[in-house]
Amino acid sequence: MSGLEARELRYFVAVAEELNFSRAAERLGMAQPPLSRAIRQLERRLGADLFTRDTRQVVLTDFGATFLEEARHALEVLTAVDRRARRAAQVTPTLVATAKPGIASGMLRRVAETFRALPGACRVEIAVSGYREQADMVRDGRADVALLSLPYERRGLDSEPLASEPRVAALPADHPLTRRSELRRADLYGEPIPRWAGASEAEHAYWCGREPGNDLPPGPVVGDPSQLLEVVGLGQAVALVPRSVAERNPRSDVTYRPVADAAPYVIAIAWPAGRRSPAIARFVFAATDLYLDRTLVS
Amino acid sequence: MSGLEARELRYFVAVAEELNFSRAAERLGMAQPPLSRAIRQLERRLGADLFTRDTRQVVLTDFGATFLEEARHALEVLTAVDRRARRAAQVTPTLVATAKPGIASGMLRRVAETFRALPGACRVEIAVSGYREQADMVRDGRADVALLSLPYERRGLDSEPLASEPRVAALPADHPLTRRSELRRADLYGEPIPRWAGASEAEHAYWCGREPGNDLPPGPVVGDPSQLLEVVGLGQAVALVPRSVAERNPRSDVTYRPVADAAPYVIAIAWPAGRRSPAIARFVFAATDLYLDRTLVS
DNA sequence: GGCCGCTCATACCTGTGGAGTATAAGTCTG
DNA sequence: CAGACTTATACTCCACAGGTATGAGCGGCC
Repeated sequence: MSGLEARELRYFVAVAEELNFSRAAERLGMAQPPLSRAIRQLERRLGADLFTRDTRQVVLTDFGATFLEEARHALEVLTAVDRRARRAAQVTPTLVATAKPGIASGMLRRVAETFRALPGACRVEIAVSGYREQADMVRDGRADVALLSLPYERRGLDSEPLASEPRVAALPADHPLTRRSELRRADLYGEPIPRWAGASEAEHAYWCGREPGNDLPPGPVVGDPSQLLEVVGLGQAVALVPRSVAERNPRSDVTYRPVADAAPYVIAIAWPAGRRSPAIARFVFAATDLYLDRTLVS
Repeated sequence: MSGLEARELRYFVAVAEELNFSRAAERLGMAQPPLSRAIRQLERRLGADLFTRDTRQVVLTDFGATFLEEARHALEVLTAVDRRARRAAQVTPTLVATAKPGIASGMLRRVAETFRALPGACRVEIAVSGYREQADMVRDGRADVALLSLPYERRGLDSEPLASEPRVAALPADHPLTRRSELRRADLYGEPIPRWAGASEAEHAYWCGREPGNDLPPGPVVGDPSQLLEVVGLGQAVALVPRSVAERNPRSDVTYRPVADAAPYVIAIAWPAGRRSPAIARFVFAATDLYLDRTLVS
C-alpha cells in the first residue's frame, strides 16, 4: 500500500539496463542477493513479473519494458528535483542558464545582464552545453532555463518563442540552383539533406523544409554546423541554415540563397514545465522583455 | 549522495500542508519525533532549512515553498507511474479512458469500439470524470487517455486534436444583440462573460473570445453548462458555447447567434507526455483514424 | 559424459537507521 | 504563573536493507 520508493526504481533500472543481476548489483555498490530480493518484492507489489529469468539469461517482460520507461521518467523527474533543490539551497542561490553555442550565447549574456538588473535577482551561472543538449539539461535539473532553437523536443518543458530569423539554403557552389536568386522549399525536394545526429523525425522534417510524415531524402549525418557546411561544400548535400550561420561562414565552396517559404529559425526560452519559481519567472520576463517579437539581427 | 527518497517527499509535503508536525505525523500514521528527525535530515541533505519553526508555529521558508512545488510534482509523477503500472500488471490489462460528460462520451464510446476491433487491443474501461478533471486524471495515473476540450492545461500531456465545431453566442432573449443574425467576437467586448470555476487566464480568454493578456470583463463564476445557461437566461451575462450545447439546450430565455470569427471548440485526445505504450498508441490511432480532420457533427 | 563456469535463488546472519516512548524545553493564553 | 500547546532531545527497539555462504539450474567444453 505504501507506494513506490525511489530506491526500488533505481534498482530496477540498473537490472533492466544490465540484464544481469550480478553486474547490476556491482554497479549499485551492493551484493547480488539483496538486489534479487528487492526486485522480487517490487514485482510482488506491482502484481506482475518484470523479468523472465532462468539461470542463464534475464529478459524484460512486456510489462517490464513499459515499466522501464515509466521508471526512467520518474527517476529523471526525481533527480531534476534534487538538483534544482540543492542549487536553490545554496547560500548564494544560483540560477543556471544554458544555450546552444553560437548566436544564442550572445543573447543569453544580454538576457542575464537584464535579469541581474531586476530587483530580487539572484546569481546567474551560464553553463556550456553540447549541441542539442539544452533541453536535456533543463529536464534533468542541470539547468533552470535554456535558450534553444525550434523544433526542440518539448516534453517536460514550458517555453516561449523569443526571436526568429529567416533560413537560407546552403548549396554547393556549382549546384544548378545557385543560378536562381531565390528558391522555394519545393526546389530542394529530392536533394540529399544532412541529418542532424539524434534528430527526431519531426526535427529532421523541419531541417528539410518539409512536413513531418512525408518521405524524407536520405543524407549524411552531421553533428555541428561546420560539419554540415563541409558536407555541402563537398557537393554531397544541400541544407537549410539560419541566415546568421550563413553570414558567419562565408565559404568559396558554398553558396547561400534565400528560401521564400521556409519556416523561420526560432529561438525560444524554455524552463521545466510548470516550475515557475520566482527566479525562473524573472529570467523569462527579462528574456521576453528584451527579445519578444523582435526579429533576430545577426 | 544517495538521492532523494519518495518517503522523504511524502513526509515533507504532509508537514508543509499541515504546518504542524504533530498533525502531519498523525496523518502519516506515525509518531511526531521521527517525523521531526526525518525533516531535519532532509534539510541537512538539501543544504537549507525548509521551515522556520519555533515551538508555536511552523512556516515554510522561501526555499521550502519552491521545494513544495517540486516535491508535489515529483510525487504526482511517482503515483501516476505506480497507478499505471499496477493497472498494466493486472491479469487482464485494462486501458482506462475518460472524457468530459456530454458529447465526448459518445465519441469515446465509438473510439473504444474501434480500438477493441484492433489486433492486440486490451480491455477498455471508461471512467466518468467531473468537469475539467480529465487532464488531472491522466496526469495522476487514474486514466491512460482522455478526450478533452481545448484550451486545457497541457502540462505533462501529449495531445492530438480530433474534432472541432463552431461556437455560438448565448444571449439573454431580450438582449439588443439578438436583433442581429450573426455576430463577431468584438460585439461581445464589454459584456459580462461567465468565468468557468478554476479556469486559467488563457482558458478564460478563450471562453471570452479574446486573446490572453487583454483585460477580461468580469462575470459570474459557473461550474457547468446548465449553470452557465441559467446565468445567461437571467440576463447576467453572455457566453460563447459550442453549437452542440446550444442545440441540446433550447431555452425560451436564451437566444443563440453564430459568431463568425470565434475560435472553434476543439476536442483532443491526450495521454501522459512521452508515455506511448502500445495500448495507448493503438487507442490514439483508433481515435485519429475515426475523427481526425472531421468536423464534429452534433 | 562429467566437470567447470556462469547465472539467479535460498537460507541465514548482521547492523543501520527508522520508528516508538518518555520527557524536556520553549511560547502564547487566560 | 499555570496550563495547553507546540517541537526537540534522549533513549530503546526491531524491522528490514544488506552481507555471506551456498544451493541449484543450465551451457559449454575438454
